[in-house]
Amino acid sequence: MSNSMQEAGRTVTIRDVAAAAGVSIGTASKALNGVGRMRQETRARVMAAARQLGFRPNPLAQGLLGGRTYTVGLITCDSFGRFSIPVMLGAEDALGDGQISVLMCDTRDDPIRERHHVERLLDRRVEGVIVTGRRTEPRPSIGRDLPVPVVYAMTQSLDPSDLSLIPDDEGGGVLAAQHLLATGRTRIGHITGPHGFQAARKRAAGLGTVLSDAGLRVSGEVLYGEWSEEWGRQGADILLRTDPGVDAIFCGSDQIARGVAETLRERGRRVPDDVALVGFDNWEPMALGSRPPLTTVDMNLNEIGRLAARHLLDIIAGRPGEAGVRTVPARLVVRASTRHGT
Amino acid sequence: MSNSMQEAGRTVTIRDVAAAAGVSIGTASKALNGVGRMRQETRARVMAAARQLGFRPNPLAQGLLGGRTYTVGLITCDSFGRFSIPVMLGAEDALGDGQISVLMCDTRDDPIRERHHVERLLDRRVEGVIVTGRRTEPRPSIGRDLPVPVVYAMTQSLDPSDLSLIPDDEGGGVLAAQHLLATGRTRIGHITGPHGFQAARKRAAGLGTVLSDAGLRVSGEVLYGEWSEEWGRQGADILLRTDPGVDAIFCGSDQIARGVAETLRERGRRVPDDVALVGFDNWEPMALGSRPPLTTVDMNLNEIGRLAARHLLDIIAGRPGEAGVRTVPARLVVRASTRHGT
DNA sequence: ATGAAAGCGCTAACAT
DNA sequence: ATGTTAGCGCTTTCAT
Repeated sequence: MSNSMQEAGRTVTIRDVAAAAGVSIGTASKALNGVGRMRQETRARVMAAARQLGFRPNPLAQGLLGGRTYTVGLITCDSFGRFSIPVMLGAEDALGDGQISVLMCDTRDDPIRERHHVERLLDRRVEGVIVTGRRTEPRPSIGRDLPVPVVYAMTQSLDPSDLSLIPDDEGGGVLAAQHLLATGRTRIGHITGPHGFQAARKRAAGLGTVLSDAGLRVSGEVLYGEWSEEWGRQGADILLRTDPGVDAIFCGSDQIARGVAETLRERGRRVPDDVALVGFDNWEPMALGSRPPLTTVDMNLNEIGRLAARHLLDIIAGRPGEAGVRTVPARLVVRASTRHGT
Repeated sequence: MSNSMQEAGRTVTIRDVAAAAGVSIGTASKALNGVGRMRQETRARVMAAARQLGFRPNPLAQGLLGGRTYTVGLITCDSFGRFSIPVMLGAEDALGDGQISVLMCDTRDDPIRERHHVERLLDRRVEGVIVTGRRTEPRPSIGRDLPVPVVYAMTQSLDPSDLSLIPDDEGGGVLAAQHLLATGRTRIGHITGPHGFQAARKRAAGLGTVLSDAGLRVSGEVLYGEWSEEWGRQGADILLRTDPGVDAIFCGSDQIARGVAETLRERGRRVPDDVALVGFDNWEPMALGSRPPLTTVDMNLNEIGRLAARHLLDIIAGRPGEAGVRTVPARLVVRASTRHGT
């Protein structure tokens, strides 16, 4: 197997390849990299020797010379949580295609650790950094004058000269609202997370805009609370008391929606017949485990990660785009909680 | 800020430091690394210059020379799923302490991609590899004659000469069973995942052992099904029909337990008063969102990751342990589903 | 106590 | 068409 998988033991260098092929080390290099002129036969001989010996160029040496490391850092403040994971996945995907490897680290939301990791990444000469977060709330920049570009994904930097990619929460609210209107609902309530969260306010704003354009308003008031099932259960009771005729509820998260679904069932309201339900996140274990399965807004986190990676690669390649906070469209996933007969 | 954060612009080399300190490059190196003999004053002068200039040794150069990269690869087959994440976190934690950086990649369960990533990691001269998985089911080794050590975490290699760290599923079953017996339950049912899963069988075995030691047996039969809430709901109905007097149910996952909890409530059984409930995984969004919150078995995935990392570091450092499949103890987390008054 | 020089593995000028 | 050489940034003998 020595032809494709490096074996234990001494490392094969280009020197060995050159010797085996009976050429100089420089010629071997050129042959392997497909540059320079040389006889076809020579090139083939070198390639054969390299394959034969299981030669793998040492990236440290290459990097040392070329100044490139083909490595980027990925910093997560989410302890690899639910939100940053799809983002990382998308990023890893896009970077992998570009032959870039990913150095991963987790800050546990600790600025000290974060600083430490940034330093270490720079030590390692990463060519760029992606920062992901648990929420999209603005956060301090990881550093103004870093020698490499930085892109924020699923979190945003307070520094407007940084590029941040976040989901389109408002657009998600719009999608949910339009869908509910399209299915004939008019008394639409909204139960969501803490008012302190920009994401919660924006989702509510999206809903509000669509409703006022239709000459409607949110049934009751927007109910801000927590990102929990328990709050969903409570909120549903509050809403049913405020407006017993409510025929749809848009929730700020799938967890909240699940709590709402439970209360509705216990209060004898059928979903979706009596009350339609839309969640947010498309967190499948929650959305699918719910009865009925939830129609929900998917933030396209994979796409955010992919875009972040691509932007980073662009900047590294010297094609800087505009900085600032950029928003990635969301997508509605329709399931039984708004649709009969499924 | 040039003293602690590298600035944009040309990189500071040891050459610059040496020049600034008025010493030779070799002396500067020795001073910075605290080796060799030299006047205290000289050493101090070099250090000062280095700090002043914001010097950071280039790890590529160091690695090239020393043959070490201080890097390990982390391969996940779980798309960073629920199980591998805590493992990765633990690993990253342990490795970070050892000044080792982590190159991360995801295989999406695709052997081609996996192979590809392994090659790339070897190209980059990682000093070791950790493989994590979505389940603990045995899987093919990532390669017999790799030039670096490999440790499997939360997955196991079919090759017994590999070291694999997996949770103690059987022990988890024992913990659950003992807890239920200790709280006075005697008619204990078990609803779990597919019989095809070793994990499911082992958890059931743990339960079975404790019960037979107590002169009891599983109420009804062990109900194998799927890892879903829906199956939990179904299974609960089956069990209630088989043994209406069941006073406790141990579930193979928190999702199943959640489904069970719902059905029990709908059938008018109080949890834990009439039926105690124990889940598995300690997947907090599920376990805490359930009504009541679930007592459950925590597999200590963080610890598995940490141990995997430590073992890997040991092997890298030339202290190889024994190979084979090793098991990490689980831990019971008691919540309201088995305990009154919470 | 300090400096000079060799070399890690590789690439890219420059010679031949 | 091929070989020789000079580094990339650093550590480590070996001289001084």
